[in-house]
Amino acid sequence: MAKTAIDEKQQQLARYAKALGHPIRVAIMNFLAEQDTCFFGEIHEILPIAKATASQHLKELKEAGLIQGEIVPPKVKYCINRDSWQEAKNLFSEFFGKCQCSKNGCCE
Amino acid sequence: MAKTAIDEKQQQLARYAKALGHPIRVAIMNFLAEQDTCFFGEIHEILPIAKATASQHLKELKEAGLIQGEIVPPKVKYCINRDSWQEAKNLFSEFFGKCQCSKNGCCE
DNA sequence: AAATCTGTTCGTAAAATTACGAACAACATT
DNA sequence: AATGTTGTTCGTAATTTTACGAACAGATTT
Repeated sequence: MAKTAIDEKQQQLARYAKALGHPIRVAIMNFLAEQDTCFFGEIHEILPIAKATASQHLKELKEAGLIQGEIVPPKVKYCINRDSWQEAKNLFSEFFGKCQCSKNGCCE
Repeated sequence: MAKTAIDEKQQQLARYAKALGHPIRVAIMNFLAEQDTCFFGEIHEILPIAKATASQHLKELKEAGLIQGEIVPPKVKYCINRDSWQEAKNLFSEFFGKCQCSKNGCCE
């Protein structure tokens, strides 16, 4: 009954996954990924939700580390956080590399 | 003010991400990925949570499509769902391929 | 048939998530 | 100084998530 502690990698992967676990936030990330400029207003413009809600979603993405905000008065510029993006990319890549289903008798 | 509808791909990515948005569920997927046999009992054994909670997490992973369960009386055998796993892998891969941060003036 | 093993479902409670309008703060313009 | 623009924060409400023990159901063993 050796209860495996959840390790830091799993925690971090879950944190990123949770941040991406809402369609609006995925849409935001997709939008940021293909933009050079990325002010709040432009982001809000493409989203079918209220300003306050958009701000809230951006806050969560920021807290997960996936994006960062910069104040450029009187606007706010958002962008993808390179380092975290890379880390998330690596974590997910490793994660999905773990199951070679074809050689796994369990998946059939 | 063209409100971009959230498309099906974003929805599906978010669905998978949400399912992976909890450390316990990441641990379950990791465990399943490296096992040939995968009965409920073995899964529960490695998790620091109650039986009922483990069952609940498995149910969510199943509803997201990431795993499937098979009754092998008197046990229940769980395994990764190959097709969904591959779909998720592809969706995340495409997603993380979207930002070439180095060429993006926004991320600096 | 009674007891056992296996895992799900039920009922419940606490906490977190999602969404909105209104109020607010910071800065620029008039 | 008054006004306008931009985006966050506040307060609130409805829903969902997470977790647990207890009760249950299916199958096997005694």
